[in-house]
Amino acid sequence: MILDAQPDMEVVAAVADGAEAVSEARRLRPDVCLLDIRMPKLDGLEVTRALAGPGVENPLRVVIVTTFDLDEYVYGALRSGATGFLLKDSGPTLLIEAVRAAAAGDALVSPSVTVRLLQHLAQPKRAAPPMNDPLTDRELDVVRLIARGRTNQEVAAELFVSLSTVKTHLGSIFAKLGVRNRVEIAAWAWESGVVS
Amino acid sequence: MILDAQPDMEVVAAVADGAEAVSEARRLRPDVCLLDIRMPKLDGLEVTRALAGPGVENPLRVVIVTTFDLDEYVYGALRSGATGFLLKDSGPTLLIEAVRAAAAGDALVSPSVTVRLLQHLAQPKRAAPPMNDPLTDRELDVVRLIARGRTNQEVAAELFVSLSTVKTHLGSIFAKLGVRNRVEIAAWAWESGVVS
DNA sequence: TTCCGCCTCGGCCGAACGGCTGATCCTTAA
DNA sequence: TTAAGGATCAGCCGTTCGGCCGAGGCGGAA
Repeated sequence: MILDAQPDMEVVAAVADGAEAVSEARRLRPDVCLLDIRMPKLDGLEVTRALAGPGVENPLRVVIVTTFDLDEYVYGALRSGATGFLLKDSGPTLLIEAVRAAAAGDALVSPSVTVRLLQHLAQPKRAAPPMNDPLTDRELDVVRLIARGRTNQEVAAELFVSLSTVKTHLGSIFAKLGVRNRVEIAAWAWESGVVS
Repeated sequence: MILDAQPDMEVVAAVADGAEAVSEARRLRPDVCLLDIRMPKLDGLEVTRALAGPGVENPLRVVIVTTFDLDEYVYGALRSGATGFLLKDSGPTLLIEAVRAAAAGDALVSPSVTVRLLQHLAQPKRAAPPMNDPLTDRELDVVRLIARGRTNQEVAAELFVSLSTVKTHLGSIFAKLGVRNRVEIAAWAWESGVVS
């Protein structure tokens, strides 16, 4: 009703489950599809992947409208190819704007969801525990090479030091980061943004 | 004018440059600040950092309103602590919604900007070479644990298999990914999004 | 000047890693 | 039925890793 009341919009179909959503969407090829996450037969994410996922030749614009704002749904939906994610408490204004944006090839996400996305994007660079003891520059050199899969011997060659020196640095890094092996160093490096 | 016309909004100040924006915002402490990127004396990003950046004790809600939609501005603004990013072609509806969202602690970003953000978020998952030979489910289990720093012995325990089995899987993974050691497996896992 | 932190190096040793060969069991496809 | 691939396991072997000890040089701070 809300959408049909808009002069530039027309609801061409309404379906009962995910399987029907896929078939009708493929038949009618609407400008925008509104999908719920929870649907019988086919999950909203699976429908999204079928209509707009990676590898689809003529992807449709999909806006997810749901009451579930769990992070896993949000990331799953946006990774599946959705061009919008609305919570049902968003009000009619945002619903209309989201459809208009999707039709234009843009994307509108609920503000309460966006704020969480931005938090993930704003600070992807911090050590999990505050790290009382920061790494020295030289130790960071070693960390970066270790994180790229170099052996100790290769690190030594690239830094022009001996194997013993590399192992000494590694010992300090283990102690400072509180980890037990080089793979955990690599994981820390990726999480904290030391390597990209 | 647009905002003052809203019954639940009031414009308490309007300033001419960034320095004035900081001082007035600190004096009046409005619920929401609207900032342009290009301002005399102080950049909009610098103002944002001063009012809402990391380390500020009582951060204000800052919405950037600008005509410049360059990616560097967007990421800079959102990393500086902005809770909204609007392009001036967004229309009054989104402006009002953005202010309302910011006041509620949420964040609204222009659809044309959001779609670019989602593209960055949607596809941090592809192997550099197309990978002619995909990993099996079981091998992915091993990859995920290896990437978190588990030893072969621990992987075996967590997957309820023997150490030999883990080493066999590892051999297959080495061959399929074309890597030489477990740290390169971890690096591949982080780059391709297998682990987060 | 003395101290402290950082970087450098060597040797020893047990544990973990990675390569290799070969084997069984199961499911699916030809 | 046979073939093929995935998952499981065993043993052997050389290399690498990581812990531990000690040591020297060098720069800045007390």
